[in-house]
Amino acid sequence: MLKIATWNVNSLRVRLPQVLEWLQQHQPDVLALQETKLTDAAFPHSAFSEIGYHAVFAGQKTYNGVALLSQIASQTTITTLPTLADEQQRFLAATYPFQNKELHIVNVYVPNGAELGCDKYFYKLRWLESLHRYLQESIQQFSNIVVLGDFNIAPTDADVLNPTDWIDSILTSDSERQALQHLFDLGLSDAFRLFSQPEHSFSWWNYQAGSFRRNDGARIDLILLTNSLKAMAKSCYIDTAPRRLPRPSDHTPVVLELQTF
DNA sequence: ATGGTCGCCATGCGA
Repeated sequence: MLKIATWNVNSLRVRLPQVLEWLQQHQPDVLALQETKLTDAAFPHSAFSEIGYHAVFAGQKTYNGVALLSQIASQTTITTLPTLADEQQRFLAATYPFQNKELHIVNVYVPNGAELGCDKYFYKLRWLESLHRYLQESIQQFSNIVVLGDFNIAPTDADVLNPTDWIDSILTSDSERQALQHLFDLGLSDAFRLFSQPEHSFSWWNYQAGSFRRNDGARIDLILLTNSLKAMAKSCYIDTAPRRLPRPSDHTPVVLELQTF
């Protein structure tokens, strides 16, 4: 069994104890982190190596930042989207050898987009097009690809509590969903929806206005799989436990279990 | 209808 997970931690400095605890409890083969908000010089790699995890990371001061933690070392890593000139650290791809096969893992922190029609929104759409170009190429090179992270898009109305609250809104707009569909059209599947799931399953809840208590969230943290891996998927679930801890991230982990090759 | 909360870092910005 291979266990692969994603978690937007909203500051790795603040959440490090929670991440270490979660790794020890769940022992994932790979954990993708977003919003580490740390420079590479400040990355706490020794805290992870002490509990048996390798780390690769692409960070910057104050904002953004992605990392991949893994029980086995990655062969090669790519720390910027080759298809976009971007100063923001939102992309990290690594290839891992599992049972003599290559698994290409792409960790993304898709721009939030702020609100429809603004500069950040168009940056989000451009970023997603660039990701599409990257994956188009990668699919030629790797048969087994996992694309996971904070997509900042709720794929369908089933992925928010009350769709009428989200009409013409960021995270749900037609252009964002079309950009995500364009990724699915490459032959990628939303792993969570390969299985029957509880209604109102979310991975992010606003810190404000008691959103978590009211379960007023959105499922915006996704794990996409190529067809080769789809057949091996055994389960996909959201672990809401870390969202209940004191000083939680506003996101909680999403976990994929794959039958071994 | 507005403001409500975090994390960054020292003030507003981004989410």
